[in-house]
Amino acid sequence: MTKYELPKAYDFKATEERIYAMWEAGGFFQPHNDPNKAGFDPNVEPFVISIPPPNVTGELHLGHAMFVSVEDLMIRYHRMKGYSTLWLPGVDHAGIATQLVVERDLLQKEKVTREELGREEFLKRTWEWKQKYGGMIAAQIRRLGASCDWSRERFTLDDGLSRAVREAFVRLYEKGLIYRGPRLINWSPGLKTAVSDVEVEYEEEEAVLYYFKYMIKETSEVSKTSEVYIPVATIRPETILGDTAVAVHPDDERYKKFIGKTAVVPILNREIPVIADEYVSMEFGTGALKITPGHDPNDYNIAQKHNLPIISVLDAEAKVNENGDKYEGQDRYEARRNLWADMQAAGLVIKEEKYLTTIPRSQRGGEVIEPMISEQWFVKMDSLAKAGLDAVRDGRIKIVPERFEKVYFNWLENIKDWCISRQLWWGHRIPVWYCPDGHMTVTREDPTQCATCGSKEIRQDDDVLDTWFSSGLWPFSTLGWPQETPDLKYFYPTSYMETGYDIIFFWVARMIMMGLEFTGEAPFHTVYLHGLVRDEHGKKMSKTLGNVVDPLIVMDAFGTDALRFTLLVGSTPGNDMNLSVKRVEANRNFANKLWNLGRFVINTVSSAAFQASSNANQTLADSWISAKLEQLVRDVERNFQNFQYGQAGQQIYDFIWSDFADWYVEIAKEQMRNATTQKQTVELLARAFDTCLRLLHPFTPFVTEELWGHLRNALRESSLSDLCADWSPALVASKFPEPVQLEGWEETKVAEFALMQEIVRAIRNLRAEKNVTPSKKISAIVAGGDRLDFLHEQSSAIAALAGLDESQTTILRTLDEPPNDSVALVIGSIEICIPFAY
RNA sequence: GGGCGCUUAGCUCAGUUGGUUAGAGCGCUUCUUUUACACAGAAGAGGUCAGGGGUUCGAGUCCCUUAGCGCCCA
Repeated sequence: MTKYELPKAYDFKATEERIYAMWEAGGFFQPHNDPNKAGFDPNVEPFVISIPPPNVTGELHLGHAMFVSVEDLMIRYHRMKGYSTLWLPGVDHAGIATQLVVERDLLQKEKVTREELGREEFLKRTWEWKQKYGGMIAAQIRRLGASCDWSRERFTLDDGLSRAVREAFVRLYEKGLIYRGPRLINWSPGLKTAVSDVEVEYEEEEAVLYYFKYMIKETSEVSKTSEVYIPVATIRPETILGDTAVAVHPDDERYKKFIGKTAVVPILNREIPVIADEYVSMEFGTGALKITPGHDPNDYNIAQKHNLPIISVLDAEAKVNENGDKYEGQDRYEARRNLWADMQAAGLVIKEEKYLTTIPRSQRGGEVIEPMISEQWFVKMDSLAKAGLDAVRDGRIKIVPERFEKVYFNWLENIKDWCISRQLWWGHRIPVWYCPDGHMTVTREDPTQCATCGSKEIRQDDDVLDTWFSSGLWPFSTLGWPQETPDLKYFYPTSYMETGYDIIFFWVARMIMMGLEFTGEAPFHTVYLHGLVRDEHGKKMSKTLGNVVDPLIVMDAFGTDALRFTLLVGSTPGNDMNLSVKRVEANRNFANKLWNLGRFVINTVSSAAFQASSNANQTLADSWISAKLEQLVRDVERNFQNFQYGQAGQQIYDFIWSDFADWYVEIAKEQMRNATTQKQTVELLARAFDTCLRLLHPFTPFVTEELWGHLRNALRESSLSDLCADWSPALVASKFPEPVQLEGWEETKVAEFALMQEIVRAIRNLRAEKNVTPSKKISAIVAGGDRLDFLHEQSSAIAALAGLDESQTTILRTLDEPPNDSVALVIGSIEICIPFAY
């Protein structure tokens, strides 16, 4: 019999890559019941997660590490539970992000802009870039141990997914849910594209409130020396150039008299009406409002109501356009300064005041967003949102944690139409063609002529779709939709959608709406939201703060399992977590603890030479560890059902370290010296350790797989080979422990063992207080009272654990008087006297 | 303005149907290299569970309220 020799410390560097390659080569990541293969059984329940596709330009960060850890845990658990499990991976083309990266790269290396290259060449270069770097993020996700089915990997710009996007667009268009039109949209001057409402972030910033005079054009009888004006305040004086009215509250005594008169736009001397609208707050500012419908959403609404003209004064780069007279060509801030100076010279300025207000900024570039009138494509959201609301309200979709349902409802109840066109090149081009007469052709296949007039002179729309439009289709487009593929039929709807709460609106809500619209079914039944990973003091990680923790570096230092376990156990659903590297180190130690526990168990298995099999009764320790382990399995199961993964992990950790390693192993050493209990002890060690590895596998897949392989090999070669007769070829494909019902005996055994632990601790405590060196065996006199039998049974274990000399230990029913120079310990009805003649 | 979360040991955090003496990791004190493990073992110190009020036989947990911090929406 070969004795197993494992290294003293777990060497994750020598393990992880090898194990991952073994899993992948073994096909363990593919669903065991595959609708494309012979022997497919449609009755086997599938479990499916679509990966939140990382950006193709992305580099691994802790957000990825978090979602991979959680999803891989869900996937491995369900796989071990027997579901036909599919975790479908892929990457997102990430329109803006990728285009920016490639543009920057081209500018740096070749000193060319995308405009200089031209659209076709730029796209060619971007595809080349994708071929070169696109696999990087996938490789990094593998490194985290992700058990995705890589044979089904998808990219949002793949032919298949592009067909899905085309189909979705055309269907919505045909249904009248997509329309084009000039609307006030959020314009990003830095990116020179429209962005949607959710891509704008509002931040409180200190600005200046500019007060000035809106002169009223008076009829002749008024003296020219007295000024007649309405005082108005604005944060953005340059928008004065686009004013088309001045509005006051109809009941405002100060300004009532001006309603219906004419005001004069400063410097431009354009004449505009003074109107009345209840929207104006009499208390705020001066109580009068300048109306710039071309550059402010509220003003836009008022203009619609009053049929006011709309004037755009800014161009794509937020420079003043031809409507700005002498300010044409100036940047918006330059124009602000110049116009204000000119107004000052003209005596129109009242004052300037510091003012705290919310400024809209681009989520991507950070520059100030400019509301602008622009011709864009929109999705009508009313009916889609209603369906999305119903699906969560009636429980077809459950959101975990539940409180996010409120956030979801609130957003969908107040949703506005979705601006889906982007003035970018990298993405799905809008499938609309225009002829010279302005007819639109919207078809599933590229047209050769105008559908209305037959003109051959058709031109495709220049814009591309919002990246999130294609992401919204992800759960079904990746499975083959619009085709009725076997995958789509079997694996759709998917099971869980697991992602960060920061993209509920961007992604989750849109997937739900689009899934319902196009497939008639909710794309998943459960949404699980994790929190954001912050630094150890709760600060958001950022490059400028220099507090970014790179998961790759952490994995190099402590191993993948340690990082995964830290992320899983240190967080609760929907709550942000602060990650400390110290904690990862502690969990590296846990992996090592497990390793050494494994070394011990495997050694005992491979070196044990049994006498004839004994049928001794279970010892108290045996019963206790069995009861504790069964309780653990029940607790883990309950916690998994309630999505309390961290709690489950913590319980497994505590069991392994405190119950199994600290107590049972120490007693097992004693039991194995005894021929009658040797075999059952080794068996129990092996069984319990096997259960631990299975329970822990979804959390720390590498070290558990490695140890399990060693355990199985050792068992096979031992006289206990029956134990592993029905084991799978790898832990990843083994069965997860199933909870069993309590049998009734457990409580007593657990209580008795607790009493034994208390006795041992009391003696150890006393030894420490009296500075007795740990190797010194001491004597004791124990008065057991009604616990006499219990003490006789446990005397060996107690002696071994507490460092008593068993031959010098006396157990009596009662003790009349304690010996001289002894210290008495009382534990319940038990009295222990330790003589100290040292 | 509306909504949500957090406040538990020096630090970072668990604690989900209310139930023994409130836990973990790190840090701290003392001891030990005992053949699984010093990435360890043993013993220990450290908490008016943010403040106040209430419900209950019983509250870190449920309700009300105050304060501080953070996030989302408008």
